[in-house]
Amino acid sequence: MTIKDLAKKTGYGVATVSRVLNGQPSVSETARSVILRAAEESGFQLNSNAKQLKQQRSNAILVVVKGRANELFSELLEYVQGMADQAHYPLHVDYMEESLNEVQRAVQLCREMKPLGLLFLGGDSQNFISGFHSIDVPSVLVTNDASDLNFPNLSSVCTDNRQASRAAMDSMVALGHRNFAIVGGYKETSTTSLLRYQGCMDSLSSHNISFDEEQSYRGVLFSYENGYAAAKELVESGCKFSALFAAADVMAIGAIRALRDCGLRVPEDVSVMGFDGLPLGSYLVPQLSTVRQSVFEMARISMDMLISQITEGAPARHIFVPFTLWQRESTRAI
Amino acid sequence: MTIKDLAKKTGYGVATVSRVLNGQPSVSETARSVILRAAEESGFQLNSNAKQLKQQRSNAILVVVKGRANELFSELLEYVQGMADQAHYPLHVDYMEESLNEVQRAVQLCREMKPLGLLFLGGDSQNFISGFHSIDVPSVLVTNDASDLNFPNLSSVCTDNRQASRAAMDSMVALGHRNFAIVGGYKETSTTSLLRYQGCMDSLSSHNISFDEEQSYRGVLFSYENGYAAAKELVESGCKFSALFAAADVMAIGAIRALRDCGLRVPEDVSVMGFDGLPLGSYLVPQLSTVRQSVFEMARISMDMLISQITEGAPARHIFVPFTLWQRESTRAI
DNA sequence: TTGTAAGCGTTATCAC
DNA sequence: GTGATAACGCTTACAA
Repeated sequence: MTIKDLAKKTGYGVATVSRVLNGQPSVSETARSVILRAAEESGFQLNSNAKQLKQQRSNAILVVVKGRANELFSELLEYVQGMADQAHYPLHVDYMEESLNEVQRAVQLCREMKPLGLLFLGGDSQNFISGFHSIDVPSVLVTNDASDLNFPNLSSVCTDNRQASRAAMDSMVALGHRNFAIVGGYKETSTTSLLRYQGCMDSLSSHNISFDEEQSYRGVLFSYENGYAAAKELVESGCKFSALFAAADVMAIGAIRALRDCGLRVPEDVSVMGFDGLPLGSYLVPQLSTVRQSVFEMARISMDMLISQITEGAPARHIFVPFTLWQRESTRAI
Repeated sequence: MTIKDLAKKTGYGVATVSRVLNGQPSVSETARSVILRAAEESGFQLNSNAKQLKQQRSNAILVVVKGRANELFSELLEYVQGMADQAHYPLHVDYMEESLNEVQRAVQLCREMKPLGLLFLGGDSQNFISGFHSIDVPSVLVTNDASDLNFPNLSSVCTDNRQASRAAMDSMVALGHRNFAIVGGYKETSTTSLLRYQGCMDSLSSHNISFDEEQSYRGVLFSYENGYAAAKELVESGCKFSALFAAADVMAIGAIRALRDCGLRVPEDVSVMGFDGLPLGSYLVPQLSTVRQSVFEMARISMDMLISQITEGAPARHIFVPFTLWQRESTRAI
C-alpha cells in the first residue's frame, strides 16, 4: 500500500493525497475527508524513508541521547517530550552507545532527517570541536557547558558542576567532617568529572583540609558496580574517612553497600553524598543526600532556547541552571 | 556528498561504489581500496533512507522495546546486542512508549526496514492478536508467553510468571509467614500481572492461607512511586501483614521506603520480596530478596531461536526459562 | 569486473 | 484545487 494506491482508490492524484496526509492547506474539504477516510480504512502510513529522502526539511526536533542507561537523561527526556508535544514539534529520539561519537552521529542524522533543531543529551567537547562545524541547524547541548566552543548555533544548559560539587563538599565540612574520600569519574577524559573533582578541591583547600589524592580519590566510570568497587577498595586500602562524596548517585548507592559490607553504617559511621538527585534516591533507606540537578528547569530552558533559535534566529546562549543541596539521611553532623 | 560524487571522484561507476560500500564480492581489490580510501577521507556514510527505500531486504534484526525506563529490558538488550555482534547481525533498536501498540509499530518498521527478523522486548497479547498476522518475518517475543497465539512465525521466551510468583510466596510461607500483603500490577489489563497474581493465589490456597483481596492486594503500574503509595496505603488502611510481595523490584523498593516511613523496619518487622532480580537490588541495604529472571538465558535463547528461524526456517517454539529465588536480606524467618 | 539505467515511495515544482 | 512529473540517493537487474 503506497500513496499511489490511495490515489487510485480515491480518484485523486498522488499530489493531493500527499497534501492531505501532510495536513497542507490548499485542498478541498471533500478531498480531505475522502482521502483521510480511505487512509484510515487501509491503515495507511507514510513510508518515512521515502518521505525523509525527498523532504528538504522536516519540522521535527532531533534528540541525540548519549548512553541508554542514564536515569538523569530519562528524566530530562520525559520533560522534553512533554514540551515538544505542547509546542507541536514532533520529537525524534536517537539513543546511542556512550562510547561512540555523538556529533558524527548527529551529522549523519541531519543529512537523513533534516531536522529543525538538535538537542544533545550529554556530549564530549572533543567531539564537538572536531565535528560540529558541519552542523548548521540550531542546537543545544544539555548537561555540558559549550561556552568555550564558540559555535554560533550551539547553546548549552547545565549545572555548574564545579560550584555544585564544591557546595556539596562545603556542606559536609559544615557538618563537621574533615576526612574525606571521593569516588569520582575519569577526570582525564571527562570534563564533567574533572569539574566535579576541581569543585571538591576548591572546597577542601578553602577550608585548609589536606587531601591525599593517591590515597583518597578513585576515578571510575559511573555505575553501581564501580561505586561499590571503588568504595570497598578505599576502605580496604586503609583510607580513613568520615565522609564520602560520590560524583554520581549511582556510585553513591554502590558505595553505601560497600561500606556496609565493610562493617560501616551510613550515616552513623560514614556520611555519603551523591550527585544528580535521581528519583530513586528518595526511596532508599537511608534517603540519599545529594546535589539535585534541576532537571525540569534544564529541560524547560533547553527547549525554550532551541525553539527561539529555530523560530526567531535567537543567538546561542550558555546557561548554568541552579542546583539544590538535598541533605537527607545519608549524611549527618559529627 | 553522495555515492555519485564518490563515483566521480574515484572514476568508478556508482554500482561499483555501492558494491564496495556494501562489502559485496565481485569487485577488484584495486577498486575496493581506492573507493574505501576515498570514502574514508570524505567521511562518507550511506544515506539509510535511500538505502532502505530501495533495498528488498536488509540483513538487520529489529528490536522493538516497549518502554524506555525498564531496567530488565536494558539488561536484556545489552546481552542481545553482544550476541548480535557476535553473529554479525546489525541490530536496530527502536524504543517506544509503553502505552503505544508495539505490533503496529513493528508493521510499519518492517515495511520501512525490511529486517530479517524481529525481537519484541515486552508486548501485549491483544496487540499481537489483532495485528501480528501482517508480519511475515521470523519473530520472538521476550518476557511474554505467545504459545496461545499460534502464529507460525512467532516464538516466545519468558519466565513462568505464575510458577515464579507462586514459588516466591511459597518461600515466604516456608519462612513462617502467614499474613501477606501484595503489591501487584493491573491484573485486568496486564497478562503478566494477572499471572503473578494467580501464582500468589495458588500458593496461598495450597497452604490454606486466607487472603482478603480487597484489603491486602493493590494493583498499580510498576514504579517506585506506585510501590511506595500502595504499601503506604496498605499499612494506613490497617492491613496487618508480616510479609509483602511486590510483583516488581521497583515496587518492592518503593514499598520498603513506605514501610520505613510508617515506622516498620525491613526485614525485622516486615519481610519484602520483589520480582525481577535487577542489578540494583544487590546494592541496596538490605539487599533485596527477589525472584531472579534469567536475563542472560532469555537473551541467549531468544537470539538462538530467532537466528535459527531466520537461517534454517526453524519452527516457532515457546520456552519458559528457569528462574531463581534469591533469599537475601529483605526477608527473614519468623 | 564494471557500468547503465530503472525504480523504491515520497515531496516539490510546475502547469492547469 | 488539482494532477503530472521530476527528483531524492541508493540498490540491483541486465549488459558489456
